[in-house]
Amino acid sequence: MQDRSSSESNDGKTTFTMSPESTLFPVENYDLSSTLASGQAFRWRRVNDGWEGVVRDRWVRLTNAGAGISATIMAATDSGQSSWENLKHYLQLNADLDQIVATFPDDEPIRKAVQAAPGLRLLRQDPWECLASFILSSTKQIVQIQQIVAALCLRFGTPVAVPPGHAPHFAFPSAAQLAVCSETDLRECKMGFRAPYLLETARLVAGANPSLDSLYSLPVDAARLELMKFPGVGRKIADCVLLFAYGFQEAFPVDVWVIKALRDLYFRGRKVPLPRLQKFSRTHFGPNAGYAQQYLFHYMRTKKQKGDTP
DNA sequence: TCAGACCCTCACAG
DNA sequence: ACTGTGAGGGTCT
Repeated sequence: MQDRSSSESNDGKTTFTMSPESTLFPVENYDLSSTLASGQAFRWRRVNDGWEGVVRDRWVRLTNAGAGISATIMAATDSGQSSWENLKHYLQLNADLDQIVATFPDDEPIRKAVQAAPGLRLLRQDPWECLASFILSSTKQIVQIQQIVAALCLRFGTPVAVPPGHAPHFAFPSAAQLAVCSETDLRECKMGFRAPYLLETARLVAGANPSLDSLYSLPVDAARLELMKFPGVGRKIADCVLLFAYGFQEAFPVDVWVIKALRDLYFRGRKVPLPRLQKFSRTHFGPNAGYAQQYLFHYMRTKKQKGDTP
């Protein structure tokens, strides 16, 4: 005898009616292009004059409108409201950018970096997606990270509803979904030597060992130590997750671009040991150092594209 | 503290 | 067109 009493309801998946809903967020000084394409998140694609991606389990389209940000999501009839709240939180629409920038040191480099990308914001991402994405980021170009993440979502993520005529989209695969994969499965997403790191981390997270939610309530240094226990997660990736997912705005990820920015702009191009740079970043940039880091990162990258002057 | 290894892909020479 | 070469939001040993 088979017990099928609880499994007859359409594969256990409850289906809601999904339909696109739009709204206008009245927000000033929010530049979607520099924010969504600045290497903090890897799932946004420019489509025509807007940006399309997936936040949690929702397809989202965003465009900069005159009076703010125009947003369209696929909303379920019963939970549309919480989806909008999720999106607002993800975009950090309540952050007061002027106030944040006002806490930066009053020096020439950071002024120029802010001027180069006014309206660049920090997102507040899901910890697991952020952690997994940055494990995949080591010694990879941003374009390649996007490709790996896209392959991972396509292969292991749950499909999400999209408006008629749109290409399929997928949620970022959960830790549990990846934990049951083999290393070979993951390597087929072209992540190379990062595969065992991601797999082991997925298993630890799926087993809540530790639970990623528990890090919200820790001091930043303790949370960083927890993150660095995951294989493939060193200081830099831990700082990315602290900043982009947990909202520790003093976290200051130091990567090759930021090293170059600090050396060129603050140390006259001299070679400075990494620990010294980290100490400098902690003391110099203030309580929102992470925002400053993102401006410097974006500044160095876009400056290079416009023509190198060594 | 310091190399070297680690997978793989893309851009760019030649 | 084809092949060679270097480097890319690091981490581990």
